[in-house]
Amino acid sequence: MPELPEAETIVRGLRTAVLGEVIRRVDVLHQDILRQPKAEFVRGVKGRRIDGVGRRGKNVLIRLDRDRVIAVNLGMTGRLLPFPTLPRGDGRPRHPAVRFRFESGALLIFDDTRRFGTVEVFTEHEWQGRSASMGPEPLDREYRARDLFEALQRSRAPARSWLLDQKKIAGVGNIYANEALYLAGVHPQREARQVSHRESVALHRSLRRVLRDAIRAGGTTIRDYRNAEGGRGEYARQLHVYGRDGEPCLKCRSHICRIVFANRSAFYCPTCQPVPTQ
DNA sequence: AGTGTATCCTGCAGGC
DNA sequence: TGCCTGCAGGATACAC
Repeated sequence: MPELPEAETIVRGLRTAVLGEVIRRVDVLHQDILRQPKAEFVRGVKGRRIDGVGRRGKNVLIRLDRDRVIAVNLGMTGRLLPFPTLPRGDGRPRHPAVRFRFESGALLIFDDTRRFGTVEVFTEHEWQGRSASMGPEPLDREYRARDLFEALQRSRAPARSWLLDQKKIAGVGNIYANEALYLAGVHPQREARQVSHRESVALHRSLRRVLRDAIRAGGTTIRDYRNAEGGRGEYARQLHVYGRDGEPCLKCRSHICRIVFANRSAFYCPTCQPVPTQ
């Protein structure tokens, strides 16, 4: 579910809601969400103040005082929802996994239907180590088309698999990988190292454009994604290929195709994104 | 070393 | 109505 634009939208909404809050107590309702023993997690966060909210790839980072950072990976259905008081009745999250309760009485709830998400506390140093194993941020000013081209050259993976690999590039998921490939005219199964320099420039441009436009639209809600206010993202209306199999290509009216590889659906236009030449 | 596949989990839509 | 199958925005342990 949430990719870079969704995580970014959540971060922006969360910042105002939780900055300065002090964590008084933590309820772990689903321990499988944690990537460390519950006691260790609780010890790492309890009593600390939230000093910042940021993002790395698809991860939401909640920075605490005294050298701790909570990294939240939202998985497919994860939500981070702040509440002024413990929610009751209809507005209550249906699959709360971790509840942070603040000194002020307010709360932050990590809710995750499928529980593919993770919540983990690190020291800043530990987090830097984790972050270093991830690829560059595609929206960074310093991230150039040449970087993308050179990295693509080193891989035989299909272009879409390459884009989904967080170690290669951070924050790109299935929706935006397919969208960017379409706009660049690159077939999702093209071998990464076969992507030309010219195509790399187009892909670099389309990736950044798609991610930026999606942030501007508040992300893409297909079904589950909600921002920190519980609202939907509006980028679904701007999708060119994702989820549009059988519908006409917006450029050439060919039927959009859907194929499955690496256990994920890929969408492309057979005319605008020519099939890889064996 | 680098890639593809199966798997974790719940819910929903569509076919019969 | 109910049962079944397939599908879903992610990440990763494993086999090759």
